Amino acid sequence: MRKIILQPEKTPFHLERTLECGQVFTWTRTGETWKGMIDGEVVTLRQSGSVISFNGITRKKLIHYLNLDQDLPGVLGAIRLSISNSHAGIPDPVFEAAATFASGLRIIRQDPWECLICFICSQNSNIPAITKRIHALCKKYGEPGQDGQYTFPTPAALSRESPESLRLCSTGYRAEYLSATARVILTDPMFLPRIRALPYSDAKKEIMQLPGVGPKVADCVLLFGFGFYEAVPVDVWIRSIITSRYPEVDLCKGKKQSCSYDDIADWCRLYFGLYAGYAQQVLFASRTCLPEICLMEK
DNA sequence: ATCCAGGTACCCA
DNA sequence: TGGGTACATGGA
Repeated sequence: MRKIILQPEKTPFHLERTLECGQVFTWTRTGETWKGMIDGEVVTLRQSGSVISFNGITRKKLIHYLNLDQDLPGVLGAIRLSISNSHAGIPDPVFEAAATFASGLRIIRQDPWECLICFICSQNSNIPAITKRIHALCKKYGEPGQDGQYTFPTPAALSRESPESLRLCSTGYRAEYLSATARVILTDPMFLPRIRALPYSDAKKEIMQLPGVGPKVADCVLLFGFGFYEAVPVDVWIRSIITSRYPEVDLCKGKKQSCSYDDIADWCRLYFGLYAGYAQQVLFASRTCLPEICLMEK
């Protein structure tokens, strides 16, 4: 195994939190070892303290995939500064508790196509079920590689399958979305590459044209697949955390009752700043461990 | 057994 | 524009 030695102060990183925080579903864990594929190659990863052991990929590609070249302390500093600016200099105990709990979590750089398919599969499911579903799709429609790993199914592979066939991977009603979205991407191979060059709101509008992609899936793909840090995916957990832990905020801007997706996402961008997407993921990763957050009000 | 989950499309006022 | 509902499936 090759090694990367991290400097914890400068390059905080936690492999388990990074791969198991709900941003990616393609990795398989065995004890302290994770196996998966990056860029078509079978990769093995392990972490012991400040040492990452790896093989199957170049150091450079791994650093890029794990986003180890991002200045994470700088990102956290920017979030804290934004909080401080919109909060009269008062530190935020909710965010600080989450940041401690999720320390070393990084938003990785996923392949946009894989990310898109995974988050179409994610809707209205829990993380264990999503993971199982994705692995079933890879096994059935991907190419077998070494070590029992399968490549992620290509747009062509998913396009030639009927929705009925896709349903066998317990994708349920999402099978139609997968099939239709795969056809769009196959027909227009520049659809996803074009997204990268757009400003966030245009990129979101574009990607929401795809069947099965609403605001939440769009934001996940933009954040995890394209690195748009303004993207704030709002699911039931984030909604609950924001509305229950920041009750003083007038999220709904005087509207009737429950605030909209954009009310919550816009407030997060205002409050957490340019890296609101990262703040969101830190809160999501801490959803069951910040006491009282899990008491979902109904 | 019941409820819920990294939601979306569609319909209707 | 905004609110209600069907949708398939499996985990807790």
